[in-house]
Amino acid sequence: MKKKRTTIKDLARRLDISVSTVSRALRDAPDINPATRQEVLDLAQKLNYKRSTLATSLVSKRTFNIGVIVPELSVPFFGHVIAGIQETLLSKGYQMMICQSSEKIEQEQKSIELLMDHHVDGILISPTVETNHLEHIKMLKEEEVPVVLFDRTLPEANGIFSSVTVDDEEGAFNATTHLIHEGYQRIAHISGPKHLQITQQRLKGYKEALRLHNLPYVEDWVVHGDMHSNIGRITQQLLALPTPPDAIFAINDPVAFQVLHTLLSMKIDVPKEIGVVGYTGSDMAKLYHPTLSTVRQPAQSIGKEAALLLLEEIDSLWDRRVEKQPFVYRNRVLPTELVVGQSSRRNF
Amino acid sequence: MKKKRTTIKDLARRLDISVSTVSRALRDAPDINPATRQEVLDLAQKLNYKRSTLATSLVSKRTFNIGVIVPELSVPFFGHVIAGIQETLLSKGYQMMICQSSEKIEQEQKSIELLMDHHVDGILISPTVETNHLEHIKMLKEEEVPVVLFDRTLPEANGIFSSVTVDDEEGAFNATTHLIHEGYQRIAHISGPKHLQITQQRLKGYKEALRLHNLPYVEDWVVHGDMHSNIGRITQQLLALPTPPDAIFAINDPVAFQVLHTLLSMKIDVPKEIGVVGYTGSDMAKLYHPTLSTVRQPAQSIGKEAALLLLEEIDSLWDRRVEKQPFVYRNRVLPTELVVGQSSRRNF
DNA sequence: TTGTAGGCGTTATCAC
DNA sequence: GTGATAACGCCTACAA
Repeated sequence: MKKKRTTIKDLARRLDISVSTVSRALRDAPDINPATRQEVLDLAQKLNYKRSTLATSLVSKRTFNIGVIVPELSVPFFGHVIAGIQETLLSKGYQMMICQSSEKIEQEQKSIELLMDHHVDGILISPTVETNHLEHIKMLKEEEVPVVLFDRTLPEANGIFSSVTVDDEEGAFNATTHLIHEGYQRIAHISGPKHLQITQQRLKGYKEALRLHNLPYVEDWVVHGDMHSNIGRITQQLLALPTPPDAIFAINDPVAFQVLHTLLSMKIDVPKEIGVVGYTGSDMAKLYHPTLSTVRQPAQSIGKEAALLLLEEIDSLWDRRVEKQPFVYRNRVLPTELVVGQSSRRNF
Repeated sequence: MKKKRTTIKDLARRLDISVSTVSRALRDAPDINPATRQEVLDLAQKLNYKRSTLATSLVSKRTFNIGVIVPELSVPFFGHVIAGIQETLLSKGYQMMICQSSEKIEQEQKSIELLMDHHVDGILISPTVETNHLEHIKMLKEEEVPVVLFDRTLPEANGIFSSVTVDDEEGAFNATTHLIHEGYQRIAHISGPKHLQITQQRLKGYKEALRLHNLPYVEDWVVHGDMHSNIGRITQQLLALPTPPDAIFAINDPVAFQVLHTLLSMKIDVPKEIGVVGYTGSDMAKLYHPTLSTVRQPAQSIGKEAALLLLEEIDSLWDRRVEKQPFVYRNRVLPTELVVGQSSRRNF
């Protein structure tokens, strides 16, 4: 029922030449008379011809669509990443289909199938907090669909999937060291799900900083949360400890904001009584009062790099048809930047 | 180069029946023997057959893809809206392609063309702050591509496009009235781009509240911004006025947070000295300190409703082929809810 | 109920 | 250089 667009057939008829010639002209094939080529192009322009991506895809098997799966669409960080992805993809002639897993592995699973049904040429995934295995993602490999993980990943993904992350350990190390330098002695860490690599790495950086400064690692001061709920309660529990911490390093900014809110509501002075550092580098960090110290992740760049890796992998998949050499997976690790705000400066 | 999936031909061959029979079985057409139908279904299941959406779309002219264009992906509000859209679309078998216009009309334009190239069945748009006309969007009408505007719209869209918005005027009225009831007398309004309907409606509600309470409308207290930059400066200018306001009603939460940040940095007591109310109902509102009073917009519902309207329009477009009755555009206006936080309660 | 034939819009492989 | 012709995977009359 759609108004039908002009097709190469139309062009062929009007120019009284064959469709194959038109087709050649339209994708400037080598063997074509420049004159006829121009004729075709002109008419195409005039009739507002647009190549049907559908038909092209049907025969070529490529859709130039790539799928993106994020845990939460409403988290600004992912918004920035997606913006980066989008930019890169567009410049290369790709479009993206986005799915939200809502931090549920089941939904992640479904999304993958959905994207497959829509013939995406590749998929970018940031696993959910529930995702403690990669079976459903490995399936994609079997279907020869390139995959790149971003931001979050699992240790077992190593050597199987390309990925783009930040140097989580270093970032955490810097954040913790900063707190120590500011004079905080009892630094707690509100961590994330244990199986996620970012959790492990950040915890590692945190520990390393303590070790290097001869501060004890206190089990009670390290709590694993789900990055979302109950942060208020967790914070209160930390404060209720026999020896409560005098600083809190949160796994990310959303958690940090909840911590701040809880502390300030209890009329605890931040940063005098308790220092706080987050991780993300969200826009709100510099708008909060006090401004939040945070380890800035280059969200946009993460998106760009991930998209680039994926496209390279896709290209290699298509060119490689003859010389079947195995693809080399790459793990791009981007640097972070500690942005010191007021929430961690005792002399504020 | 992709590992080829099984097709209806494969099924037909293995079952030694014709492809049309297989095709019929697969989309449970009426005229088919239940027995053979089952056979086909079983084999399909066994061979992991998946219908090619590409081929189907090519012949049916429907892709079951719908395009979404938002000003900014990294704004949580839009993230929530998109989540709502996604949910509705998925349940109806649709997928979505997202584009970010980055608040630039040119990018909006490009996105539209891009989505068209990808044969989307319809488009959901929230115009940019720059969008002061709808020519490029009207073009879609000519191509018979249904469009629904959400959140933001222009007065001239009336009667041409369906839309889903909130009762902006009422929300603004409530916010302003609330401030008045709390004892604020000199209420400023940081507004948005003049041509946007939300700007006009919220301004209207603000004015109405003042009028109803016999408060004067002071031109100097109403400033038009672009919803993003320079809010700090605007705030300071307001405070520097001969008669500075004692409350600020911001057009949305992002702006309100900038206002809060500016005020608190100047050691101005909120809400004692100056009250603040935002508009959006963002998650951060209840995490800020003081918590931000805000007019809550049901983001998720906006997305759902917009998607529903669009799908209805699409359906009607396809069923209507015979009886060509004009489509009735609808403007769904959702209610808002004033969420009172600490930023506007003098007795806090 | 089932099969045949033609078509959706492009591309690719042949001849000419 | 150009033009038939056969795919791509599926749908839809029209016959049988």
